Amino acid sequence: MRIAELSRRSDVPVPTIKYYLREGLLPAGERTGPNQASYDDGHLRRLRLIRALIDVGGLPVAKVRDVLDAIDTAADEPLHEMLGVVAKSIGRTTSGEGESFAEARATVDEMVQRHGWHVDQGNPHRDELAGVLVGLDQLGHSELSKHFDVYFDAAQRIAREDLDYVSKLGGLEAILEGVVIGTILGEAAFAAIRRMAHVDASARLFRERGLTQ
Amino acid sequence: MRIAELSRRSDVPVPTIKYYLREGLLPAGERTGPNQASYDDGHLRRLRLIRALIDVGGLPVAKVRDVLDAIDTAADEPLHEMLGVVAKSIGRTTSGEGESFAEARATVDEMVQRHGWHVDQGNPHRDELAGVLVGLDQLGHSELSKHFDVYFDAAQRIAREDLDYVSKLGGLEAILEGVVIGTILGEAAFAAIRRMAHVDASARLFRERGLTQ
DNA sequence: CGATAGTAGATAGCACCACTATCCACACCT
DNA sequence: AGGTGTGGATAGTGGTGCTATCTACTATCG
Repeated sequence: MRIAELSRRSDVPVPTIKYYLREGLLPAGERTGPNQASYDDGHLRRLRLIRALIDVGGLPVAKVRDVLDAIDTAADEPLHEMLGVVAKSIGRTTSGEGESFAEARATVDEMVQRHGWHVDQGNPHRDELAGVLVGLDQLGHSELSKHFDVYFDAAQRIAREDLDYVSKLGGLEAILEGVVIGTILGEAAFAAIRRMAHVDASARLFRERGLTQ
Repeated sequence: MRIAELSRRSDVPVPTIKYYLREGLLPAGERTGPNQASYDDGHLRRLRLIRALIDVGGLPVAKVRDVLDAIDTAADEPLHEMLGVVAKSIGRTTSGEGESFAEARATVDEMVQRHGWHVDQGNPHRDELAGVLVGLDQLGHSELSKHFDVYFDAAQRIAREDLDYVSKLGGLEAILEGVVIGTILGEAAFAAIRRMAHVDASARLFRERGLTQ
């Protein structure tokens, strides 16, 4: 198909598709002439993934490129490392520094250790969590992190469920794509669900308690 | 204290503080002269909250203002509605339209119903979740949403834990602030933890499975 | 065949966001 | 008295995510 059809089927304007091509989010079409190229269903699929990551996941364009690059390069890695490669590409680079950060980072390491998780030291999510801990500390809410064991257990249950789904997909490429979708869209979904749970829980708590202060 | 000290103690540049004042994120200091004002610990606290929401939570400035406004106005509401007001202010306005969205929205309503949650129809998180469902559907991963019951259960457990923490804080203002912090920073924390859980789970799954495929 | 529409590729422009810089008249401090 | 700081106003900056325009060419249709 040509670019106009790709645009119509993906509901992405032609100039935007060209922009994604320039930015390396979308691979070039197969050249059929000096100023002609044709695109296939792979392009359409990739384009829909891009839009989902941007619109639903809220990822910036540069991060989307990183994630897609990770999908494409991870296929050469051994299977048990592929997902790590993709997972790492998703994390946002929290620039941690200072004494309080190092302390928070140690707390994170201890938490991971305690739950017996296999997460390598260079994993960016450790630093990300440490960043949150620093923030909580500065707000005088470091106590909240004591409740994180519940978060770990919940996350573990969810992760098993996600992996269960993903591992049933056929083919490497599909699994990798599934991991990205499960991670990013799953995160957006869980965030919305969690906020609803907050509303429900507070309604429950304060209704039975009455309107006492 | 004066603005220089506020800047030093919060580690936010003076021009940025002035910007937040202009944007209504931070209330004006108490005037002591035509071009003099003094700020107190409340301002410092508020400023730290602003930075945490922006840096850790990744919220845009406009959303931070909404959330802070919600904290300030919710204090006049009955307790069981306050948290709803705050919770609503956090959601991002997903502009849902079209047939597929309506269908997704109905699925969401059914899920909420099934779990017996009290979440009012106008709650923006319903639409947000519906938006994710639409995205999943377009990517051919609508099956993933069948696993969301696990998400609901996990979210419920986490919400109970969060509310347990928050309800022990003294004073209305502190509770409202705690809800915001718990929601936003808690979300960032959980996202990091969940991603680590993914890495751990995939390492586990594919290691025991071996390098098949 | 020619008119019209579409195409790849390049360059420039635009709106928004989150600051950042500069300037002013005045105030504080020593 | 004078150097630094202040509130308030206005303008500028760098980054992001497109969007518009242009050129030289190609496809398609009557």
